[in-house]
Amino acid sequence: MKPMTFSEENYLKTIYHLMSLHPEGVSTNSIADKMETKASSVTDMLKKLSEKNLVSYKRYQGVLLTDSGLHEAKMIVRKHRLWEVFLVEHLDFKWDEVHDIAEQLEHIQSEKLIDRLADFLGNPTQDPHGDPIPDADGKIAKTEKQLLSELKVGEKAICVGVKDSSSEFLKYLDKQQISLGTTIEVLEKEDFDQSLHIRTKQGEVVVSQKIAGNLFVRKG
Amino acid sequence: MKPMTFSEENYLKTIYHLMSLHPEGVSTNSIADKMETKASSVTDMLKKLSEKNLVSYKRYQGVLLTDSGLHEAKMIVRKHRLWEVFLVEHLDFKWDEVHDIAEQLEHIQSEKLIDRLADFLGNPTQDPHGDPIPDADGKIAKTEKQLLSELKVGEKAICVGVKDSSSEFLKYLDKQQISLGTTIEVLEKEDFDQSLHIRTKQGEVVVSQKIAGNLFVRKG
DNA sequence: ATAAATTTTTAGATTTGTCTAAAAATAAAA
DNA sequence: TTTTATTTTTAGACAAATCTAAAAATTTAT
Ligand SMILES: [Mn+2]
Ligand SMILES: [Mn+2]
Ligand SMILES: [Mn+2]
Ligand SMILES: [Mn+2]
Repeated sequence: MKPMTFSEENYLKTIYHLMSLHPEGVSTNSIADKMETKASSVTDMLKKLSEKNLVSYKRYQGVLLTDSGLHEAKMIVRKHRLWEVFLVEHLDFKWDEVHDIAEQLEHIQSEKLIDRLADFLGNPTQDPHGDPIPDADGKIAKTEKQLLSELKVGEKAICVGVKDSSSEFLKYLDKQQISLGTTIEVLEKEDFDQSLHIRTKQGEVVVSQKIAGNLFVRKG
Repeated sequence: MKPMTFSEENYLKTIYHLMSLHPEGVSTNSIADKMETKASSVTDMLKKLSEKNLVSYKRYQGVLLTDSGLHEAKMIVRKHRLWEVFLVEHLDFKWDEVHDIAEQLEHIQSEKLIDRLADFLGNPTQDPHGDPIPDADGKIAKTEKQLLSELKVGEKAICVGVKDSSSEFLKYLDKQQISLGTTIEVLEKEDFDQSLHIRTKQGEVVVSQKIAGNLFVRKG
């Protein structure tokens, strides 16, 4: 695989993420929305990526990654998440500060670098937000997890990830002293707005349906 | 300072390096040579950098960095050299492998990242090739050093840097078991070709004038 | 000082990635 | 099944960075 431009890499990564929501095909507009660009620009790039056999594209039909496109996308995600681990574990960044820097670092081209970095970090399988890190072959360790909002009253679980990893949400969790590994018990669910009363090591708090719908937990 | 493109940054860095050889003004052609591009492209970029007050440029007159251009250039060099330290000290890269990767990493934009990285590395003042690392204010610790070729017969010195840091030269030094910190004693100088007989911890070797002219030492 | 050689700049073209506006295809509604 | 609305693609323009070829300025040599 010859070197790709930043732009090509960003498109592949975006298509990869959108494919997990729409495995049957990713629409031009959804790509444009996510990348904050115009549909016409997307069409141009899809032709280019198709030419390079990174996506399978037929006009008006939506797009899917080919095997080689999928592998490239995973390698970009791998780099992104490994760098996030590095920033948090070794440079004392907080989990809400690392994404934008990783957006840059994910484009650094060097197999040796990323393999050495992975070794240095102890070959982690999760990033600071609980997202899985593909290995050098693209294999991804699956972990069972569900949304906090899916728990029933009385159930206990451990926080293992976030669905929304925006800085705003992460800072909210910090304020509530909820982080990966935090044990959460569902005490009560309000029928009116689906808000949850939960108990953490820190005490009892109420979280909205929106919060509970963006926090991944594993029953323990 | 608003964000610069990679290209702008590379021009600034090149001008910075060339200014140490030609403090009176850097020629268009010398920039083109070093960057392996065309003089006409250089002229275009000089106009752009001049517009941004990063260089002082008058046509046909050569170019110099302004104060703000100098500072920007030093920050890029700082990033380059800090990343080289990271790669060698923490990811087990050899000193001949780090330059190309640092060429990419030097463009990552984040003050916080580079300050944290410097702290993580223990705020080093030298990179793996013995080159000085500017601090966050652009200050550079001067160290007295001279070329091995300038030593007289009988003098002893410590290897403290390389003038040429090409992979080829660095690998040659590895083969001769010469690295930063190696003590060198000049045993004899051939009048015919200026080659030197030197003694290192490893024994006695002969090095050409070209080698001796690319190795910095400090008399100890 | 004039001519020749070199350096530098301009003029115009190219590539990449983007945009707007309009046309074409598809999907939804009546 | 037409009509209407939405999505997607095309056509054409633009900015950034590059290139080639030619013109202009400077330097060197005669
Ligand atoms: Mn991220
Ligand atoms: Mn992440
Ligand atoms: Mn270097
Ligand atoms: Mn170096």
